[in-house]
Amino acid sequence: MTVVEGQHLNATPGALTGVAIWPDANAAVVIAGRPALIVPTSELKAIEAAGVRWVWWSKDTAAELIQAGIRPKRCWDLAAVQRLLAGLSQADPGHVWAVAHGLDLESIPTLQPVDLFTHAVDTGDPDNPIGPDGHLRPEWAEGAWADSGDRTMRWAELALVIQQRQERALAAIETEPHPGAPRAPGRPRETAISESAAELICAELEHDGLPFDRMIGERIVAGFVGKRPLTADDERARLDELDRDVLKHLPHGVDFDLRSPDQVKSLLRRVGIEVPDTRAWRLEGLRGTHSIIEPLLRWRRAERIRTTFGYPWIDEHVGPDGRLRGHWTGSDGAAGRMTATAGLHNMPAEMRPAVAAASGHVLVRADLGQIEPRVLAAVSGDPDLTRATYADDMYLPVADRLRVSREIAKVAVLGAMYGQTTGKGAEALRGLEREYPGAMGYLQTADEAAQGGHDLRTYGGRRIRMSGEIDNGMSAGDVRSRAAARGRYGRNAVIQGAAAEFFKTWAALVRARGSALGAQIVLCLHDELVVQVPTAVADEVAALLGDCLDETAFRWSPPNSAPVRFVADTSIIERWSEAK
DNA sequence: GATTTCACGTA
DNA sequence: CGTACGTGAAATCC
Repeated sequence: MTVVEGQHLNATPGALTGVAIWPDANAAVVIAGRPALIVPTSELKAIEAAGVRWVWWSKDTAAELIQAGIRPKRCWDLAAVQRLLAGLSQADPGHVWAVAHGLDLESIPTLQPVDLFTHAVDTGDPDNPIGPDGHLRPEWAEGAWADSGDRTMRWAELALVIQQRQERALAAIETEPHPGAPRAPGRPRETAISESAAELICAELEHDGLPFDRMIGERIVAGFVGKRPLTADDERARLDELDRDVLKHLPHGVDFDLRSPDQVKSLLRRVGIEVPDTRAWRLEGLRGTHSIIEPLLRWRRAERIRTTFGYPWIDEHVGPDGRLRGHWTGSDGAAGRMTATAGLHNMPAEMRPAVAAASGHVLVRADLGQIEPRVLAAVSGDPDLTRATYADDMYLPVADRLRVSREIAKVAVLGAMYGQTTGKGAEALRGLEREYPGAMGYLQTADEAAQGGHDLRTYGGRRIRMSGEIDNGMSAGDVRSRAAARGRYGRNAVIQGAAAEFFKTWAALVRARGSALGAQIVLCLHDELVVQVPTAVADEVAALLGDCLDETAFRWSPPNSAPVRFVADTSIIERWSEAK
């Protein structure tokens, strides 16, 4: 193996460049159309500076580049593009290879431990990454490519092979039949690139974390559950105290475990309240009927903080550098939203004061306004709904047109996107169908396709698999309700999914344009972006967020049709709680 | 010990 | 009979 050092690779901007990083400070690099090379990771900086588009198997490589001090500008993430194209949750190398080559996913080989009853079968040359069945060898898929420089180079070359196949598959979906939508997906290659960029953002979010003021965080927790207990006895005493604040509203000697929903139900029955469940929204309605309701609700809130967002949570997820870290995925679940662990996506509003910019910095945050109905206008191309997006509050023109109140119009539009068929919105729904046939037709088509078990594609090109479970052994009623549920799922997935893709395109632009200003994306929350920036450039970054939004909207609008207007509410703040 | 149910936070 | 997600504790299953 020859390590090439200090050589001018003459990479050109945008050149597709396969990369696999070897865990010894060397990396395999292959610029499309040239022989593969082993270079020291230090050399990767020069290649990055040339502006190549890195092609890698997964965001693990992004993490390694970040570790090496490189913040890649352009990338192609095979796993992310695979999820987009195929709509599968599995995007490990074995699946990526099989999908790219049209192989049966059921026959993907896995590493089998050799025991007394099985013998290792000789399947040919282990240095060939591809087995006789055409699949990637499982040991290669599991990381055996890192065993030698030659293998690592081969691994980087394979990444480029798959990238070419993904490229062709993306081009093909623009012309494939698309029963789930009256319109073909728009610009799937651009979506592939922004989905890849989202993986990069995830790798950075994992590395950089969310700035979190531990002192403030602990003070907030203390406000709910008291000071940090120092001993187990201490903690037990404190728990009893919290419980007593509720139980003292009961007759003497009566004891229930407040942590058990069943026992809470019994407790309520004891004081003459009969409920089917003890969920907070139901208890809200019983406020004032008995003195125990109020303290019980307060107890629930404190218990939530104590168990999920308490001292152990802070200890586990906030580093010594004052950053809250979790694992991020760029596209997960049904519709391809970003997900995060460590409670980053469901932190109670009360905790938000603890999310605070580092000194010398501020947070610039922006959330997209009425993103889903605006996305509906864009993906359906409905000209009248598009016109409504020119209003800051697009429910107002819709209400005018339907001759109903704003509230009714809003419920009807949301109901149409989520599949609600009852309630106040139901009547206005007929008005929507009359006045916005393009948008409602789009949703209806998705609903019907999903009910029929046909896969859908979002406007960005993401495949939404509906050919999953089959309703065998169900009663006729169950079959109907399952079909209706599938319909709602499909309706929602084409909107939520497209909104997620739109968001990621926006975020990717903000990352690209903001890096020169020292802007760092620290949180992505479905329709909200939080960026930490040096105080001096706050206004500039705030304006940038708006510019990037306009550009995303422009890129999304089909040729020869009016662009949909997207709006964001932007603020420059010290801590997250100051928003709005 | 693993899986399901309930509950609840966010969008 | 609105959707999605992650988390934690109790209840239940095996």
